[in-house]
Amino acid sequence: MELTAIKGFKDILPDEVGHWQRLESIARSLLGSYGFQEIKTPVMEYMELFSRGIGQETDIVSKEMYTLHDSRGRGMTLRPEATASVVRAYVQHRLDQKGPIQKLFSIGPMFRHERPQKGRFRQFHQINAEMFGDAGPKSDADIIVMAVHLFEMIGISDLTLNLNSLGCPECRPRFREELSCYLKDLSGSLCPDCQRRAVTNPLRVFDCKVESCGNAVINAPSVVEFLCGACVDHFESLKEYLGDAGVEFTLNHRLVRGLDYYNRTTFEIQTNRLGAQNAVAGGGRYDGLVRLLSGPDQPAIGFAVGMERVIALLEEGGRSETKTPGLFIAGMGDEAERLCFKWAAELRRSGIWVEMDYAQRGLKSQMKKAGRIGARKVLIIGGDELARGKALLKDMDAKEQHEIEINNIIEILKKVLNKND
RNA sequence: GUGAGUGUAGCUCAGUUGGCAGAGCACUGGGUUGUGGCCCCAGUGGUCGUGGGUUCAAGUCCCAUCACUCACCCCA
Repeated sequence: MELTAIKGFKDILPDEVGHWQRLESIARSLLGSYGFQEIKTPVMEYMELFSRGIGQETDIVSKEMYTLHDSRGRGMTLRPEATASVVRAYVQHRLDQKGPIQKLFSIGPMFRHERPQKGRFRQFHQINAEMFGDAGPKSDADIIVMAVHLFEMIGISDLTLNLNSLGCPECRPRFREELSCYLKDLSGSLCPDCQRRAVTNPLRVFDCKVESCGNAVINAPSVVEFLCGACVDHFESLKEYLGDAGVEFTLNHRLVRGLDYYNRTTFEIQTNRLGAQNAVAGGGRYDGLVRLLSGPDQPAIGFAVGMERVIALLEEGGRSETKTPGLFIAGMGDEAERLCFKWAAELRRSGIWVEMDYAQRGLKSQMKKAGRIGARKVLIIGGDELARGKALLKDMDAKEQHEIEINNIIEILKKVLNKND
């Protein structure tokens, strides 16, 4: 095979597109009920947006971005995530002036140059929600409840909500320093990766799956011990709101997220059914990002849902329902076929799904085709019927057929076919 | 970037100690003139991922290479 899709880029074929449509439609309607409005931003942005927004040191920016250069040599990057773009649009169009709270969502493809594996692709799709303008715990809770609600609506259970607080610029540096010291003492028992992390980003050691590192970190200082009073209050209050909403969560002090901009609340919705990629949604608070991107000092919180991962879970439950044509028209003979073609066009104008054969074939083969594609009714007309001013309408399930008048056939068919839908 | 596994028909896969490339599903046609699903018969469809090597002979053995998959890493 010489012409294939790019590695890590996938076709979504007709058989699976039903799940995508359902997911998007549920998301649009549910997020709408929480007051979120859709925003569509370009898939490409100037490179600096991501290097500033996501963090120069992150894996995403340092080695996973698809960047090309315009004629003047300016870097343009296929977005690796949506938040930076949405923040940019929020700042550029001064959306903060439209009202104190802005709730935005977007759906679309993201691009990261990673090695593909189960649940991980180079082009993948996210549903992304962001709320700007509120710093309090109620907005955290609202966002998280909405995320959980979304999965309920989609019909996916046995997910767990992991929750953590990373602290704020007041308290995180103290924790980071303490942790770094702690890790320095036992760097001998850490894997090579973690020895590096201990210096560059000590929080990430919590994420390591190597057993010895996990053990080394068991008695490490925990973020929560270092949270400042304001962060503790925020976190406690969030937990109360979640309790009120009946949302169960697991405290996970090791939940450290990869993007630099998070502060305070972080959360992840996880499954154990997807191999190594266990997060189906993840997000958190990023109060400093808007200002970092030259905007007003507005707090924000958001999350992203990995659509491929959600759909992988849906596919375990089987294929989505496929729709079937309402009517198949089987005509025999030139005159009848021309009439049929005309009728098909008229019926389709009123929204009825009509199929017919494109070659001039016998009735048997047309019936076969009608049966295979699942047509619920078949209109049969040939020379005999034409001469008598009648046509045959067959119900495929009931295996019954009766004659109808050609005179006002369109009206009759519309009436019969709309009744079924 | 690192490691492991897998590449045979559109799909799922057989293929013996090297000896004429197969099955099921799908698709097309037929099983008396114009009635589908089930059944029966037939047909279409393959550079056995690619390139070398060993051999009288390679889908099968050896080397290389590419692709895919999974895992590390990272994340949705």
